[in-house]
Amino acid sequence: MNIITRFPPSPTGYLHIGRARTALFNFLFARHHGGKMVFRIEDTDKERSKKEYEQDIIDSLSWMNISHDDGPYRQSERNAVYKKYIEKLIKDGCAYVSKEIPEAGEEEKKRSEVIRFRNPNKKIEFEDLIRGKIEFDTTELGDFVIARSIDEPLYHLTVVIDDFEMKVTHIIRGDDGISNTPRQILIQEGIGAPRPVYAHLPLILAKDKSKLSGRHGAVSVMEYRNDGFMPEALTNYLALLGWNPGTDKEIFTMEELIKEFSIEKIQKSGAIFDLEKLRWFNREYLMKLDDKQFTDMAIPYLPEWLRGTSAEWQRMLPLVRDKVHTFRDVAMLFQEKGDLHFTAGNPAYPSSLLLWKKEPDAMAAKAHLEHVRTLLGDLDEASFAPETIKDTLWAYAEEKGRGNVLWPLRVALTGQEKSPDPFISAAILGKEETLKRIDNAISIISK
RNA sequence: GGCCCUAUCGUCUAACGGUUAGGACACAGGCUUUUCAAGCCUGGAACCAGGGUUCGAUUCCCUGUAGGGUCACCA
Repeated sequence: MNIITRFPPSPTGYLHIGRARTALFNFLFARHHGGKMVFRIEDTDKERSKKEYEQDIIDSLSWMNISHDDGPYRQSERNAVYKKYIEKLIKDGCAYVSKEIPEAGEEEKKRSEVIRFRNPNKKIEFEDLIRGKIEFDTTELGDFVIARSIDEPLYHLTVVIDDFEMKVTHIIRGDDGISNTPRQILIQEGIGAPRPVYAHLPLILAKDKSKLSGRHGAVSVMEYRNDGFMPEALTNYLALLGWNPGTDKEIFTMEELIKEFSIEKIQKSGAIFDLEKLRWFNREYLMKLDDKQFTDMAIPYLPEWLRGTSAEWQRMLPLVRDKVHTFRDVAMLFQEKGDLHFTAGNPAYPSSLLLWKKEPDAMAAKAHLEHVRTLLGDLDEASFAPETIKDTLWAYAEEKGRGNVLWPLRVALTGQEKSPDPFISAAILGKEETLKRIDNAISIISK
């Protein structure tokens, strides 16, 4: 059997991670079985659909490397198709034009005439790949509306027609679609379409266990991109939310996911989205980058005001890689309390900070700084790198006590309680600035 | 409220009747160390409750409880 799945977003909002995961699962399932995924934009609601959202959805999927094999189709361009089916449904007696009697207090928007499906009022039973047998009594649905008019079809109708015409074999969608299923099966039977296989995914939940939505903070894929996450990390994390390979392996490339994916391993219950774990995944992927890749990818996240020359960053950023989980974290390093804030300008700090807590001797600290200054002054500009600087100072630091020498130096250079080590800090500042700051510290401590 | 779905550490999960209930994130402690991270090591932490079925239930069944989803002329 040739498997065809589909991803049918409606462009009424930015693509959020829940829908992105649904797209991912449809994609993985199709690819795993050598099938295809249809991409269809459900924009029958002209009021709420926007081109901007449509573009966001396309860009988000492309960023995550989730591709389709058919489409994109736009329902707004397929009215002739739907019209044909509506006419046939009416002719066959499965649907009818209904005169609506406006009830007191009802919305004014409502039409006086709509098209309703003639509900056979029977029990529907279907087999869900994830949940097993599910039963509904459709009587409670009544004769539901399938179109506002012959030219204005509604969701349930268009979905069923399109899935049929696009030969969709497997419908993998969110849990919240379960209650739509009986209605859609009824329409399928009305138009004589075969029943596809259903698989309802557990929802992605917010911390409070409710359905994840905009009010829970960052939910759109693009927000995660803007926050400095790598698409591989997001994809990997999302794949493991509600699915597992049955082994302890957690890091997967897209190829590996396609190879390992199976619907039987999908979880039944909802999963809470955990930003901390996503950050952990992102760090794992960050570590796989080489220095140049890391820097090139991080630079766009730096605020305009602190972007220096590319060469400067190529030199600096690799030195602080192990301090971050995301590219946004890199930018954070330069802010007020960040580890690299000292690069912004001459730091101000109380002279007492220069003293090492285990041996707070001002005279000794001054002497150490003076000696370090001499040693570093002898280094030439070109060899002012962390390793060389360390080699130059290490013997002296060992002799006098590492904390006694290195703590004052680090504070002299950064003025911060937390920062990279003094060798890295000196290398970042460069020889001239390093000596300047040491001189400054010596004068402060002398007062 | 009706209908539907779900239930293992705080979180994501493994277990397909017999295990000291495993792993990961997070957390705690330790090591390393000039600070902060990172890294390494160690540790605490779970089968929703009650009935069955069975020699034996986390696992199968029922009930309860809890949580969630859905009830449009939106998708």
